[in-house]
Amino acid sequence: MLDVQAPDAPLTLCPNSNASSECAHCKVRALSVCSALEAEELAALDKLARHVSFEKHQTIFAQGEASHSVFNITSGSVRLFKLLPDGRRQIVGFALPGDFLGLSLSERNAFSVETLSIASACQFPRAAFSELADAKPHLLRRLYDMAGHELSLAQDQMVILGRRTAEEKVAAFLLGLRKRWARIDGSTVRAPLPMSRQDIGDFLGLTVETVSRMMTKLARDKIIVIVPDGVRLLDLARLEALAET
Amino acid sequence: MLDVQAPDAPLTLCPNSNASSECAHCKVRALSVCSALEAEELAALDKLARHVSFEKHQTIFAQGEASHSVFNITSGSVRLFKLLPDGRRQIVGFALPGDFLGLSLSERNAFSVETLSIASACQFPRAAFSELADAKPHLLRRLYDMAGHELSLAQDQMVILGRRTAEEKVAAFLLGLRKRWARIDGSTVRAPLPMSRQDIGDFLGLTVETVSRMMTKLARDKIIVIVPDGVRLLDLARLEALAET
DNA sequence: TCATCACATTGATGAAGATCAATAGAGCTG
DNA sequence: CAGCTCTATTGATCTTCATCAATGTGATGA
Repeated sequence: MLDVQAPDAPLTLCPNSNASSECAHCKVRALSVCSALEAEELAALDKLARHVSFEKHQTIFAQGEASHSVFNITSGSVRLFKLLPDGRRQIVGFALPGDFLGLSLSERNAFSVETLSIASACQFPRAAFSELADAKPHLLRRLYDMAGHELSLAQDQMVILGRRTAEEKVAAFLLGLRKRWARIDGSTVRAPLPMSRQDIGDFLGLTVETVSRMMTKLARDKIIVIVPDGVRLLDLARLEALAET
Repeated sequence: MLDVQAPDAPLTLCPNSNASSECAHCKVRALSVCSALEAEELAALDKLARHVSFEKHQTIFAQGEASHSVFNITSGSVRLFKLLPDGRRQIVGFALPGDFLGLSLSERNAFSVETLSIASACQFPRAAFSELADAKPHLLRRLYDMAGHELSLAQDQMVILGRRTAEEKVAAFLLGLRKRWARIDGSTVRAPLPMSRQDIGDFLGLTVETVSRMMTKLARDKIIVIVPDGVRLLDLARLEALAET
């Protein structure tokens, strides 16, 4: 089995995180892979966990590297992206608190992960995690369901990338993000945007300039208000009309 | 538990498919969800299976409908697609022999599936299949791994849709398809194209005309040859250079 | 064999969004 | 608070691909 491999220079490392207090007090447990597990399974998972923290814009792991760990984000947010040799970048997702990184347990990372803000995560050795999944069917089932859900989101994103206009892309992005924040902090009209316009562009297959123009247009049309670090969604009905499935 | 719900008007229905001969002789077993299962698990799966056949361009199931069954394609090929209210279409994938439909076991179908040719499949009642997965950890693990693989393919497709030019899209599509055919029939330079140019366009986020122009260009550049019902890949190196990750 | 029909190809034009360029803020640091 | 840097916004122009339109081709069937 592989050793636990710490990602580059985490700010803090809590070797005693296997104390059951960690999981028991975890704010994102209800949202995470750990939800719907029995006490004994949770304890086994807890034993593998190591709590790590990251600075803003730190790399958690890189595309192509051997994959040693899987992670559960506990605070902050991160971008998942793939790079082409010539530098073009496609962001394949953003992970928020409660999100799990490591659904496709391959030998090598299929994408890179970088923090958007300071962030923290539960880290698990990949091999041990995989073995635990085999030993605990509830965990495996949970992982399978999460993978199915992710797959469904990825297919939605394909529609956005392949068949929507720039304005529709931005509208769908804002709605999708708000929906995810709602699960976490219950906010209804606020959508914090921890990522840059460039990040949004690389997620939606647009340039920074086009993202900026579309945001301005939505604001001019009184559908959103641009506020520091995010937007407020003023007119959900019209936003949904733009983004409708 | 839900009844087995046959898709609309399958051409043939073999109620005796639970005879173990079916699975034992299945040509695509090595490629399918059924691979890497123990004899007892395979037998349990076999009991649920029903072999069904479809005509060309028949709907197997439709987006938004309640999902009653999951399928394993045994011959022919199908398109998986999502429709927007105004008729725009995004094909989220093509399934070839051995491919499994039903990785995200949600209540309603997230997309429609139609055959591209005459095709046949193993049909399983969704609820019973889900229960079997819970009872047979090997099956569940297999499903989880397949879901992870699909997720990874979906992320590759996001890069193609979001950050590649028309020519690169077509090159990547042809290479990807050839790779999948190679697993099935071992062909190395032939890539049968059971789908129309329109289908390819709706998969790549292009119009029919652009797909046609790019195919012509690749043929003019002696990278491919267009043959009836498919293409031959003449210059894999240059094709890979266009499609490189 | 020819008519029909669906699909593919090719050409001409147009529009959405990319690119190039300049300016404006916002956050840091000395 | 001035100066610096990084990001966002806005404007002008250009390119790629979409759209509109015509023609070609291969399969089917009378």
